[in-house]
Amino acid sequence: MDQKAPWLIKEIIQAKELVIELQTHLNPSSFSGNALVAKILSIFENSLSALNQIKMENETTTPNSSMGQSGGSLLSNCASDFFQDGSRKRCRKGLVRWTQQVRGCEQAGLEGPLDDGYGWRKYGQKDILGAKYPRAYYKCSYRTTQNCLAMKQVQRSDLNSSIFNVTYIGNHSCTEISELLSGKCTPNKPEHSHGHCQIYQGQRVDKSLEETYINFQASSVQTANDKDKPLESHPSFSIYSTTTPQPAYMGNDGLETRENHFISTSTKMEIHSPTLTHISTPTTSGSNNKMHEFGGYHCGGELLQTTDDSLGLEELDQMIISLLAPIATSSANNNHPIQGSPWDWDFPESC
DNA sequence: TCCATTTGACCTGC
DNA sequence: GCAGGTCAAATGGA
Repeated sequence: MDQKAPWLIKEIIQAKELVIELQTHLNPSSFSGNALVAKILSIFENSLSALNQIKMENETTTPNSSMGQSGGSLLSNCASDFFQDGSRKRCRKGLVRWTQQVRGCEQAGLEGPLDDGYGWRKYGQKDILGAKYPRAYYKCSYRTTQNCLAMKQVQRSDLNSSIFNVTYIGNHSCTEISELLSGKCTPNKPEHSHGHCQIYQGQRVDKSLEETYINFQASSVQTANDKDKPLESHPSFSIYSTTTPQPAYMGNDGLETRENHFISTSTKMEIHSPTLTHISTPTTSGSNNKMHEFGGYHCGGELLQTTDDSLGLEELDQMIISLLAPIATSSANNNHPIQGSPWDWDFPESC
């Protein structure tokens, strides 16, 4: 695993770039699609941070070893008590924290970019010194019922009022998605009307959601036993992200999340990945930080969302296949969960 | 009546 | 003391 870490980091970074590219082909009005992309990126960030951790541990135990420049340390963690912008803000309760820049509607209030696939409840608003717009504070709607500690802060950019800086704190531990998949969730429920139901419903409800579903419906994976065969198409897959308590980075919360759970029917690939480190990006406007682009708009303006929907479904599928295949193949080659890896690979027999 | 939002007060870290 | 973050009572809409 130690030798494979740099390679895996490189592969994941490449996959991440493909997702970002994929994102540019999504309809900008499809918040659900963009939310899914954001979640995929989040998984990659978690994976990268875990791998970087392994890499760093390896480097500290073997100080003279050269691991190359693949990947690099993209993430900071809570153990350092610092964010990447150098500010000394302690991670709240040691929870994972990252920032996304979301393009919303000029006319919209703070509610503009809210539709990120989760149900949120606003619990406060605060004028921030030097900021033109107030900062809004949200908790997961399932905080009380399911003890989901996920929170987010939304603040409109001073420089561009259509840009929102959204800081997410903590992973979702609520099981709303599972309920959705089992049909317990009713789209008519207010908090679901712009939440998980819209994104994950197996039925194609409307055109904007259709694209999101189709993208993952015909994805393919490669397993150990058939790695020499051409990629086979599977009906669907699911990705689980599991957060386990990590004393070095986590507080006492011991969060366990099951997010990024896409449509799953019969055959599925499950990837369990622990969230190990704190993730953050500077929220300074004009930053060149390319992590967590959301909605296809890069904060610095280099990456612009196109409204071009001409990309074919096959191409979209191929992009997803290409980004997932290395990960699946890596697992398959090991024939068992990667030793010492935070990833827990679980391929059902049907794969 | 219930529930989400608003908003002033309070808490905490620097 | 200040600023950011959170709490909780008040408020309003469905």
